[in-house]
Order: sequence, then structure tokens, then C-alpha cells
Amino acid sequence: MSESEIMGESELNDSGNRPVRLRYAPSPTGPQHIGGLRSALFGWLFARRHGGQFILRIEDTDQKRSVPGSMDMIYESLDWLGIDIDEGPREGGEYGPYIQSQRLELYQTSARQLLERGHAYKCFATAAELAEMRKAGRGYDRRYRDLPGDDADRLEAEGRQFVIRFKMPLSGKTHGEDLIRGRVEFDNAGLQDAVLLKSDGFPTYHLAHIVDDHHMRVSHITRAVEWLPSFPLHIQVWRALGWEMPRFAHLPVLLNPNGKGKLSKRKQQFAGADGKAVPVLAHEFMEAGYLPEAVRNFLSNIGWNYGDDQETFSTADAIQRFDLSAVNPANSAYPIAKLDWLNSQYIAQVSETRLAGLLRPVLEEAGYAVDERRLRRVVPLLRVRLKSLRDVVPMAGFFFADWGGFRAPTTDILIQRKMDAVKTAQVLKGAIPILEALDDFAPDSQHETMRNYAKASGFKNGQVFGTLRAAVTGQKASPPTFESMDILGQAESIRRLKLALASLATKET
RNA sequence: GGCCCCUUCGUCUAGCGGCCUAGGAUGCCACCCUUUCAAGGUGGAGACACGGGUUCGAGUCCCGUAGGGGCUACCA
Repeated sequence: MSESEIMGESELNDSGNRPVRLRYAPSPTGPQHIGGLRSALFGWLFARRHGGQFILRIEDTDQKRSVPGSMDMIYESLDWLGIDIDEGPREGGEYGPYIQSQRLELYQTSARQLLERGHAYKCFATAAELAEMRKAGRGYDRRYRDLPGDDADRLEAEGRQFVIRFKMPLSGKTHGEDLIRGRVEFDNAGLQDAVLLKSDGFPTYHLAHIVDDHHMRVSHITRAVEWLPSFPLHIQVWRALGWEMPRFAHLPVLLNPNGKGKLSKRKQQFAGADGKAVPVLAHEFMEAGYLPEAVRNFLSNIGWNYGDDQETFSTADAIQRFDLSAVNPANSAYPIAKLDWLNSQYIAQVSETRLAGLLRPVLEEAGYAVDERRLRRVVPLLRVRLKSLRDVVPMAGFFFADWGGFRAPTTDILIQRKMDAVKTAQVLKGAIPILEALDDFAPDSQHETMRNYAKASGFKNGQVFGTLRAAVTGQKASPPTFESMDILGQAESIRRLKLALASLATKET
């Protein structure tokens, strides 16, 4: 690399000479939300783009909200999405531990330092006092900010609980640089003295993330735009601690599909075009049968784009081009319909071996005994027909339902448009012996024979073919009929046709 | 309410003052192909929120209005 390129790049990410290090810092509050994963992905993309490190840190400073098993879920989501971690609770690393509840001393030390330097103070306000202030107007009124030291000592000696609050400048402006939006400015007068250390000795996010990001040498922070309002607070704390700040990028949030409100995991009433519930949690993407590479492509296409009017691109290519300053600052409605399309594109490209491996468990979970040889023959017919792995069940389950498991379709499926029970039975009755007598059961042979049969019998091709399809697959939509019958085998196909015919006979009487 | 951020087709977006009679994708609708459903092909409807400026020239810069979103906890 030439010297000018090196300079250009350092200007681009504007991190001085610091190595690029980003982190994903979720709270262990349960299943991972797709919004959080997107933040992780953007940070990871940036880290990989610049050959830096990507760190996982668990922010469990709120014991009340901590949910057991969350860390496993976080790792499961990240592993599935293909976001690899360089340092974290599982990987270890030189700046650990990577779980905040194991770093309490660090926060307390910094809090004490802030206290000593006059940047913070002990606040003895009780819950009742706080509630009253909130009711009266705009939050905490700084009543303990200028409490004489003696009084504070006395209250503490009395055993009164206290928190440590940051002394926010009372006037002036705080401005910061956001990689996505540029300069942002805030009036200090409108800001509060945030709690840094809670009465239980645990830090709040405001203190903890700063202490950790400093000690962990984090160079760039990607976080949701929800944090923008507290950005000035963080800037002031960084300054008070005397540490060099990382660069910040406040990522736009995902809105509900209708554009109203933040995408929530609670309100899953939103349905896609096909009426399916919209996936929001990481495991829902896995369960719904989306491919991780499709989800990566999908996620990185919201608020950022590859360029060249190119919608599908590999993660490796995205890494080559990703840039935080190119991220769109506007929030986006969750374009879930596009994921179905992208996923179908990816499924159509996956190797048949891999696709078979992905489909097998889905089928088995649905209760089908999956014959490997048959599965391998079915897969080629499926690739352009699946929007998600799940679709294999309604689309191709019938392939694995022989030997007594197959039931004749109901008449509303069996009887084609402009047909009735009598005509349908007639078609079946005529076709069965012909198919039974076929020496060559290959699709082309069947096709030709049935075309001739249609011609001879006076039915339209569609009427004959459609009836056969319904009888053999039990479905209105299916892979190609003759290919399907070929895979099913002559005997099983004939058996199903007879089953259908018999079901009609019963109906007629 | 206060503070902050945002605003191009229904949706995701391209556009960083003239290349825009605004491009792509998705979704939708036609048609073609066709053994259904898909896939694929072709075509169609569909947007610069509004009002002021700045400028020879504004989707692109500035201000205002409106709308949307976020924050406003000893949660993150």
C-alpha cells in the first residue's frame, strides 16, 4: 500500500494512530433483537474493513433485568449470523474480563476519581423525593449538587443511601462529531446530572461503557441512535476522566414495517404479504428458514448500500466497501418483504448438497421420514421454488409421505377449475392404465403420453395435468408433475392416482 | 411538554448544485414462457412533504412549517 493510501485511510476513519477496535455490547436480557444484531453487523463490517478487532462485551450492570442463559443466546445468534469475535467472554483477550459485573472495581475507581476531582457528587435523594420531582416538572433538580461536604459526610454516616451523579456543566454547549450525521450540538442547560454509580455500587451504562471502552482501547463505537441524546453527557464524562474519545456512529433504528414506532419484539402483529408473523428475534430467523448470508445481505442493505445498483452481494464484498460515513441517518421501516426475495435468491444459489442438508432437519421436524436418495432428487426441483427453508414442508412434504402416510386430497384440491367429480374420475380412469403400462416412466415419456391421452380423450392438457398433479401431490402447487411422479416411482404414483379415484367414487355415491 | 435526530416511489434506497423529462430493488398489476406454483423475460402504475430564501441554475445549500422517530429511570 502506498503512503498516500495509508494517509487517506487514516483520514477516512479519523482515529489518529489507534488501531481499529469495535465492540458489540448487548445486555443479557434474553433473546437477541434483530436491531441489536444489525448494530453488531455494522460495527463488525467496519472492523473487518479496516483490519481491526471486534469485541463482545456483556453489559450486565442491571441485575434485575439479567436473564439466565442470555449469553448463550447471544453467542448462538452471532455464530449463526457469521459475526466472528476476536475478544470476549468465550474467546478471552488481553483486556478482560469481558463481563461488566466482573469489572466493578474499575467503575468504582473511576467514580471515586470523578468525585475527588469535583466532577461528580453524592446524591442522597430518596425514591420518594425523585418521584415528587418528576411529578413537579423536569426531573432531578440537582438539590444535592452543592451540598457542603460536611453535610454529605453526616448523611452518609447516618447510613443514608446515595448515588453518584455527574456534574453536568450548567451552561454553554456541548458538541460532538457523529460519523453519520456530522456535528451535533446540545445546550448544556437542558441536560441532567445523570447517575453514574447506583446505590448498590453498580455503575450505570453511562459510566460503565466509557470506562470499558477506554480500558479496552475501543476506537469506534457503533450504537443505536437512542443514545444520541446522552451523547453530550458521555462527551463530558470522557473529558472529565481525561481520556481520548473514540469515534461515534449513532445508527438509525429499525421501525415497524408500517413505519410507526421502533421495531418491537412484543408487538408481533405485523404480518408479511403471506400472512406470516414478521421475524424480529434472532432465533426466529433461524426457525423461519432464512439463510444467514441472506440475512446479512438484507441487514446491511438497510441504511447502507453496496452501490452500483447492486442488491445482492457477498459479505466479503460488503467488507471491501463498507463505510460508516455512508450510512443513511434516517430511520427505516423494516423491509421484511425483501428478505423473502433475497432468501429465495440465495437458496437458488446454494449447492444441492448443502441445500439437502439444510432441508432434511426441517422435514424431519415436520414428522417426515427422509430418504436421502429421494431427497437428493427432490432438491433440484425445489431450489427456485423456496422462499424459505420452511416452505419445503408444504411444497415437498408429499414426497416423503408414502407407504400408507399419504392421504388422497380433498375434492376442492383434486377437482380442477371447470371440472367436476365425474370428469375428474373420467380423467383418472383413463390415465391410470396408460401410465401403468408405460415402460419408460421418465418425465418426458410421461409428458408425451399424457399429451396424447389428452388429445384423444378430448380434455385439455391443463385439465389432465392438473388432475394428475393434485392426485399425486395432494397440492394445488407443487414441483413439476411428471418429474414428481418419476421421483415417487411408477408404483407409488399409480397407487396415489387410484387412491384419488377411489375417493371420488365414495363421494359420488 | 422539553431536548435531539430525521424527511426521494407503499417499502429499502441511488442522488453529495447543472449528467434528473429523478435511477435501482422489492412489493403490486399486465403480458410472454409454461404440465400447476415458482423462476426467468418484457412492460406498467408509483416519489423529491410544504413554504420561503441563496444561486444563472436546487431533489441536492440555508431558514421556517408540517410530519415521523428517539430520549426525557438508581434500564440499557
